[in-house]
Amino acid sequence: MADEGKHSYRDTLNLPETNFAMKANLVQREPQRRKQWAQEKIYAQIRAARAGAPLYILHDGPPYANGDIHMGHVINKVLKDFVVKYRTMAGFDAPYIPGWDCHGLPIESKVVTDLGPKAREMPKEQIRRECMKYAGKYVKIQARQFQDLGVFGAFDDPYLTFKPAYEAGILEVFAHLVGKGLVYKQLKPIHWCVGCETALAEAELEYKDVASPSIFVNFPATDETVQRLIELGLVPDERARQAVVSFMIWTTTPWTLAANLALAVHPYLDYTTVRYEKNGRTYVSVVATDRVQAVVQAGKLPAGQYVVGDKTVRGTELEGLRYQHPFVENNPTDKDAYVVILADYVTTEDGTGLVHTAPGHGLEDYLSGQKYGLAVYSPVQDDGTYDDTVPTWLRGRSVLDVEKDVNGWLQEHGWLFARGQIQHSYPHCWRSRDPVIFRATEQWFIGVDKELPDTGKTLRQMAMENVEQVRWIPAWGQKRIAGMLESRPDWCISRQRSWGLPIPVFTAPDGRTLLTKESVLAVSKHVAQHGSDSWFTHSPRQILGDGFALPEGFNLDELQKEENIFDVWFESGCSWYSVCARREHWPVPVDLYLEGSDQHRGWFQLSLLPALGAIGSAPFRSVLTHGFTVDEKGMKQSKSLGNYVSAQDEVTKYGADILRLWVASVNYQEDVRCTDELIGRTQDAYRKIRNTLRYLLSNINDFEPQQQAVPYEQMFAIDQWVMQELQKLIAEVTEAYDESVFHRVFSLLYNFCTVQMSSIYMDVLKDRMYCDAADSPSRRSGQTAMYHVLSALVRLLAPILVHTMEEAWEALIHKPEDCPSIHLAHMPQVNPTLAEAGQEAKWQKLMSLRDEALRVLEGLRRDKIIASNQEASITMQCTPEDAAALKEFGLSQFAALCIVSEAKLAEGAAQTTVTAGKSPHAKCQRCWNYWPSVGTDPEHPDICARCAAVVTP
RNA sequence: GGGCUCGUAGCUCAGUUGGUUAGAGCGCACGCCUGAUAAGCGUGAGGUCGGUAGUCCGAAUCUACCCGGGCCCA
Repeated sequence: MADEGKHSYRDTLNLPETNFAMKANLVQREPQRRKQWAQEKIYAQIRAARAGAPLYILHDGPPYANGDIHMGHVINKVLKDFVVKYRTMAGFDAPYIPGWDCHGLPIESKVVTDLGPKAREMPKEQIRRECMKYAGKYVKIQARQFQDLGVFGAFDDPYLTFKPAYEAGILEVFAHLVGKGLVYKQLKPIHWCVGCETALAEAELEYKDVASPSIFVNFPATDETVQRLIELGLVPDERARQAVVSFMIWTTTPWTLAANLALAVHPYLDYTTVRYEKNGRTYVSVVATDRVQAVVQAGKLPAGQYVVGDKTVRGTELEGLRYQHPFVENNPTDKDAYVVILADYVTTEDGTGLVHTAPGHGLEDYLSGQKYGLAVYSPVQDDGTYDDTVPTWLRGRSVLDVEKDVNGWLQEHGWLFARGQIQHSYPHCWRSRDPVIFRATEQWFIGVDKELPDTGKTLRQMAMENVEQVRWIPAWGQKRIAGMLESRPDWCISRQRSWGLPIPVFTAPDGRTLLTKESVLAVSKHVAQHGSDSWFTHSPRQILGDGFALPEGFNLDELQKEENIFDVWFESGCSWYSVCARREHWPVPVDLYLEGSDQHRGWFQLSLLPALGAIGSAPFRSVLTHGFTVDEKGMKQSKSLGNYVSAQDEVTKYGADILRLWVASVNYQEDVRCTDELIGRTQDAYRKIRNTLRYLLSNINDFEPQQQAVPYEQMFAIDQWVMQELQKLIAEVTEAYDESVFHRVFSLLYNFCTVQMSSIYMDVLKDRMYCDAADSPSRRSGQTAMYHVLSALVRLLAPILVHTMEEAWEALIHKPEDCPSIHLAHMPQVNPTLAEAGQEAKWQKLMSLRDEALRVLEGLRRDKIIASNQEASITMQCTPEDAAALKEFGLSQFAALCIVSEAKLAEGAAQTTVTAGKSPHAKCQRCWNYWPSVGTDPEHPDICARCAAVVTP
């Protein structure tokens, strides 16, 4: 049969062979590989192998130990693993200690909710035990899920913020801050449930639409202020004498009026007056010009019964003016009060354009109060009743049911302009369902504007300076964090919860607090041994120790322990100390922090401040941030929106290497579009890369580099070209890795596989590889190049395709380095002598001539003159310049480059063109070339001379 | 509402200091090969650069405004 003849030479060819399978089967094979790594203790091996090498520290930011990981975690952990694995292969000792944020409200809330009503009777220690169990459970789950992504690290000994050693570290940092006088106690308004008599966090609030009172109240101006208003032209002189001149405010919480200390106006809004008669009196009230109509409507003033002033002034003109409180006779605080202040949160959306300000009962009010040096006045007790500093008719009454009394009093005395109701969303306690109030309580703060004794600068100043020394990737991170540092208030570090590290404050019976560097260090020592639970189970004497030298006037046995815990941000903000400095003795600042861009406000800033306070330096040299996952339209992802991608599903569907390759392919600095389809498409790239490696592996199967490598000078020109392309690739990929531009790493490597390798080199090489004698110099030349390419590609890809490259490393018979795992190997280096210049233009010319030839051949194929290019003979009608290039390269080499059987040259054309036709020669049945030499060997009439020589023993 | 930030072919990315017909790979369409075969090769069609108005001899690249996203605040 004819077919038999066609295939009779197949056995004489050097066809590719490898046990590196074409089908990856990642989902099945990856877990086996991980198991093997675990058994071989790969992370420990790497540590041992790099011991003594220069350190590169990427310090892990702790995710919250709650729930399964999501795609955001995948991006974060995989990027970190790229860095760590690359630095390791670049020769650094790059340990990775994963950590978890274990304390905090979300866990406590979940645990308390799961426990149900019995939680209320449980002692704190017991709730804390449950919380620890819960956190521990999710640490295990997430650790498993992170490792399933191929991440290496000290997962058998991670850092957990509830471990005694970690907690002790936090307290040591805190001790430094206390010692430098940065820590202080002050009243601050927080959400408070009067039913539960407890502080609530934002997450414990439920917002419900309710009807609230809405009242407009006049605050009478002082005589001096009236004078000033006359001078400003707001109030005509003659009117002032016979009218009540006042500032009109609007509020939905009449009970807070008792704590009013100021009125806020917007600096750039216009203010004017409304004059009207009510109950036989004439009023002139200052309101924002844009609110006049709304005010008139609220007061139901008939047209013609009121007069709007013709003069307006800016809010800045009103700053510092004074008024009398409508029902509090004397300023109950020891600071200034009853003054007009400026605030840019004043709007014209509702109210009068003047905002009633009670620093003890609102967050904005509080911040304004701080700015103007007002007291944080909160005359409300734990149970929601007024204390004795308010007028007698309010004392002891609950703030939740004084609305009628307040309104009535204001009405009676002529200060109530209008009253109504308003529907709005108001916070309620998640447990009691009661409306929540804002109430000032004592909290602990770290002052950012207090001068440090050692530097003479404030934390804010130091932060602003240090931020310029840090390398931010991308660079705008600096602007972002600087903006936040510029305007941030003092850091409130206390929380009224159970699941956290107690703030080590003792109080004496007379109310004085004991908080010194020494006392904190003593507690730290105790916590290091017994854990923070002991704060609840041990006495102050046991905690501080019998020998503790108390300051004057304190008695060990009379001390009480405060029951505030630290803001969890303070805990994680000390990880640079607890983990890097204290546990590992690494030099701080460390090399890199790498997190999502939300951490500019969070972990980066809140690590920077404690570090500056404690050691006077930032904890990091560089900070890299990534964006967030969004859906295909660029919108944020959430389970409720239904555009959520489950990380678990993706891993089990495609395998970790696909996810990792996907992470490498996108620009993480921006938002990352993430859909199952997008991740699925990465499989195409993976297959191309895998097949490229497989082809290279299968063609050097019989190659022994030590004995059979061909020196560069003796290599075929196209093989030299590949060697040069490889040097470029190594240089560019290395640079991209160094700069952490992983999507460039990806595109460089992927394009190299696709273009240089698959579409050009490996195709061109087939004739030589398959048909030349196995041990011929021509074949060995190609194998030498392929070997170098392969050994470089495998290592360059290893930080990304961690499983697949380990598999390829295994399949590589002669490794460039004798190590059992590719993750112990070193990155390929550029060979400077090969990276010679001057070849680029030559190859660009040759490749463009090749492109032209291929286009012409495509025409022949379309006309059914040829099928494969090997059937063709091309003629290059060349310009003298192109002809010279071709002659220098060699026409037979050019034919090989185009994979045609013959290339001829015709010189002297004005413009280079290509003509082609079917080869006139016979087809060699072995190499399929149409060469003149076919049939010249009588022993083998159906093959060419080259093939005849090869098959002849 | 504020701070920071993003918007180039269906997708993922390039596009130095503004300068000839805006590039690559993938995908897609069409075709070839069957000695990388649940592979491989070739050819080709796709963007006027989120929009508008400016500056300039000339703008994806500079300015202003607008639209639509994201993160963090309010």
